[in-house]
Amino acid sequence: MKDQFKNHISSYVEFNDEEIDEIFSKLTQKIFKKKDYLLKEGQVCKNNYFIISGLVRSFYIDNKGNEKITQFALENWWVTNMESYIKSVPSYSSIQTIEKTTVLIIDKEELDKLFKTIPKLERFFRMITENMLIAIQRRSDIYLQMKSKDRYDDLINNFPVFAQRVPQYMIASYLEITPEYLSELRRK
Amino acid sequence: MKDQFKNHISSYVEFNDEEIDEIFSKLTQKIFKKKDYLLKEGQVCKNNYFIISGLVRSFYIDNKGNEKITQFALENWWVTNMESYIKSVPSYSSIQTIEKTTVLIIDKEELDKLFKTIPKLERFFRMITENMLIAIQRRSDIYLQMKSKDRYDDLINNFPVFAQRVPQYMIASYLEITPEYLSELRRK
DNA sequence: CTTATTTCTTAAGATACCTTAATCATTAAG
DNA sequence: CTTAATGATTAAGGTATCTTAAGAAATAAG
Repeated sequence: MKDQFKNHISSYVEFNDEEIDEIFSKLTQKIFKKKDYLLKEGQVCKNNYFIISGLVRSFYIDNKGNEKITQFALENWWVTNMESYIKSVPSYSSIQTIEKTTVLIIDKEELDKLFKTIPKLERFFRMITENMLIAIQRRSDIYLQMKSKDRYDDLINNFPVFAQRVPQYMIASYLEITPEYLSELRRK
Repeated sequence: MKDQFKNHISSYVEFNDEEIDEIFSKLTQKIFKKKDYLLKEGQVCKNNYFIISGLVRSFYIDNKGNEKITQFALENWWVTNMESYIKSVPSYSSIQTIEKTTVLIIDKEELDKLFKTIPKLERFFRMITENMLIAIQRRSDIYLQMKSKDRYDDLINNFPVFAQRVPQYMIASYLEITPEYLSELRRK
């Protein structure tokens, strides 16, 4: 588990063993059961979560009372509500597990302290953030103009694992279509 | 103009005068005429642009040959194609001025060097990137589920300046609707 | 001022996607 | 094993938005 984390951050920035140890000492491991919440709407998100194993979703409740899934995240991904985490404001979205999930938790205050003792870590998180931005930008740019069918095909091609591990109606929510219509699309 | 830049970065991280001078010495000022390109599709984007005055748009050409506007940017905003800039791959989008625009240009290689001599600058760009991420995430999360009319109202309320300085058909493109339909919505 | 170019509006018919509601299939619980 | 709960499909009718095409209005160019 420590190896998994070490491999992950080392793929972006090189750290020596002491640095790894120091960073690792600030992390807390936690296991969430299926359907547990890492973050609930209305809370201020004080943590960034690194997923060791399992699968989670971010979602919010729209003005009609429907859940809107905005993100899935699995092994080796970081997940948080960026706006809540950065600005220390209540989160409009929740983060909930879809499967039993093991995470490493870093507290924002601890991380900010670490940035001062290990400046390279700041680089790591800048890079992670840039990559998130790229991914979200692509989704945002392209998904809005795509027809539902194309979004579905795109998802299936790029993340086949989701189709296997996530219920259809959640996929539909993520693609911004009704489960009924997704069902119709799949028939074709 | 130097003051404008100094005020901007100082609102995130404090720099002393020597630091400001060093950063500023790496910036190039450039004036683009209306409809000039800061970046053309297919090029690798090697710069990050800070807008002193004016207005630009990012857009790409979809598979039907239509321009899709994904972003506007004006005074005191940073603009680049993040994916192209970070990964040094050809950009799928272009950046073009809508008005005569003055920018400060920072070259990626120069910036990476500066990160080493002025580590605080890395913090500044991490923060900028986080804020971009938050903004794009909000747009991405919420716009996809909104009806066109709501997206339009949202834009007008939050960025009235765009309605004044950007042609209607570009607003339509940004909102992912046809100019004809936007026209119909406005009638109401 | 006059013409050309760009931008905006209107309307009719077509299509993508939604709503509701009912039924079927699968998994979890007693 | 039986029932309850959850997830997936099907169908009918409705609405949002697009397509095409044409003309009006505004701005730029000669």
